[in-house]
Amino acid sequence: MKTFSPDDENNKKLVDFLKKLGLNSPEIKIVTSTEIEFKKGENVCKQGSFASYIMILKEGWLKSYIENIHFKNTIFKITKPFSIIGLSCLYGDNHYHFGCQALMPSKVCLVERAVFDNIIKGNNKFASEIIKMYSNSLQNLYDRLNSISNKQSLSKVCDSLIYLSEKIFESDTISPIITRRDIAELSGLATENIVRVLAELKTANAIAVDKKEITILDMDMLKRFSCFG
Amino acid sequence: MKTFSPDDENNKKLVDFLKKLGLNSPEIKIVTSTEIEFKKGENVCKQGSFASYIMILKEGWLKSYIENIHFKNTIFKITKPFSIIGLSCLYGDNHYHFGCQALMPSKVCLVERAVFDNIIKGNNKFASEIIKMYSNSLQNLYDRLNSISNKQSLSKVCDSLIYLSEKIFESDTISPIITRRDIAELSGLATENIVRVLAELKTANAIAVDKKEITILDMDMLKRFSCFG
DNA sequence: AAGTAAAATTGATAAATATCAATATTTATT
DNA sequence: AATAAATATTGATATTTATCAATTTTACTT
Repeated sequence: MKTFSPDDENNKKLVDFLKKLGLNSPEIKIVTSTEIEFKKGENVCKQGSFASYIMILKEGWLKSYIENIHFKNTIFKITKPFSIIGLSCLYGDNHYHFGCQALMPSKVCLVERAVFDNIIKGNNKFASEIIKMYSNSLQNLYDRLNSISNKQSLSKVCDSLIYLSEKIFESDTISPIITRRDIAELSGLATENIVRVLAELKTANAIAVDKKEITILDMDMLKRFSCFG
Repeated sequence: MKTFSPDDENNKKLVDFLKKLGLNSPEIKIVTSTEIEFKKGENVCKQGSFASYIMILKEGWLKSYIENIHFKNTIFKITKPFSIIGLSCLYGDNHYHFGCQALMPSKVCLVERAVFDNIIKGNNKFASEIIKMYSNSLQNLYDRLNSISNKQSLSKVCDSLIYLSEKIFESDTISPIITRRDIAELSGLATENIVRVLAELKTANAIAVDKKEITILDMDMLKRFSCFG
C-alpha cells in the first residue's frame, strides 16, 4: 500500500485544478515544471521589475499590492492556493505593475510568459477560463475601488473582513497570517484606525478577536455596516 | 464621384479597428449590426441590471462608474471611440457591476454576450486581443486604486488630469465635456476640492483654465505633484 | 436675447482620519 | 525560559477633507 506525503496530495490538487482549466497532460507538465519556494515575507515579484513569468500558487498565501513612492502599500488581492498571478502582465510593457509577497512559506510554479501565451493561443477552453479569471479580477478591483473611494473607516474595514472571510479564507475565521497592517493596506487606512474599528466591532459583538485571529460572529451586521457607508 | 458623410467615415474607422482585432468580414457584420444612439446624460448601462450585451463605442464618449448606496459615484474609466465596454461581465453573474453614461451624444454597437463569446472561442487572434484589453483594464484600475487610496488631494487631481490628457483625450487640452464633478468622481474627492486644487494648479502655472476647458501647461510639474504624494 | 437650470466658486465650519508618542502584547530567536 | 524584535494598542493632537450655505458664472431652452 502506497502512502502519500502532504506534498503528493498538493500535487494532485494542483493537477486537478489545471485539468479543470482545460490543460492536457503535456501542458500540465510544462506549467508545473519549475517550482520555487518562498519564505514568509519574501518577495514573489517586485513592482517595476521585468515580468518574465506568469505564476501559479501551489501552496501558501500571498498578498499583491501597489507601492507608492512613500512605501505606502495598497493591497488589492490576497491569493489562495491554485490561483494564477501576473495575468495583467501577460501582454503590455513587460513589467510587473504590482508587488507580491508571501504571507507564509509558499510554493509557486513559474511559467514563462511566452510559454503561457502559446498555450492560450492553442487551447480555446483554457483561453476561455483565463478570460473568466480576468473578469473576476476586474470585478474584485471594482469592489475594492468602491470600498476605498467612497466609504468611511467602519465600512471599509467591514468590506475587508467580508472579503477575507468569504472570498479568501472561506471561513468565519480570518487566519492570523493577516496582520492589522495588512487589513489597513487592504482598506486604505492607517493601522491605528484598524485597531480602533476592530475594537468597535468587538464591542458590537460583530466579531471576536483572539490575538491576531479574528472570527466573524455576525456577518449580517458587517454587511449592514458595509452598506451604510 | 461619391461623397462620404461623417458617418461613413466613422463606419470605416470602426471596421478598421475591428479588422485589427482579427475579425473577418462576416464577424464584423455580426458585431456591428445593432447600433443604438444615446443622448448626453443617458444611461448606456445601469449597475445591477442584467448584462445582455458587450458594447462597442462607435462614436462619442462615455464614463463608467461604480455607484454606492448613497449615490456617490466613483468613475473608473472614461471611454473613447472604438473601445469595448462590459468585458468584465462576459462571464460571471450576468449583471453589470458598474454604470455607464454618455458624456455627449454617442453611438454604441450592441453584441449579445453569447455571440461575442462564440467569436472569441473560434478566433484565437481576437481572443488574444481581448486578453490584451483585459490586461490594460487591470493596469488602469491598479493606477486608479493607487491614486485614490494613498494620496492627498493635489496628487489625486494631478493623476486624474494626467489620465485624461494622456490616456483619454491624447491632447494637452481636456475637453469641456468633463465637469468638475466628473473629475471629483474620478479622483475620489468632493467637487469643491477639485475647484480649489485647480485654482492652486492655475496659480502655479501648471494648467490654464477657460471655463470648463482645462489645458495642461506643465506636464512635468503635474507629474512631480503626482509623485510627491 | 431673456429667462431658467445647471455647474462652478468661495468661505466658514464640522467631521474624519492620519500622525505621533508611549506602552503593552505577541511572536520569534537563542 | 529569557531576550529581542515585531506587532498591536491607546490617547492626544494635527491635518486633511467633506459638508453646508451663499453667490457667481456658464450653459441650455424657448
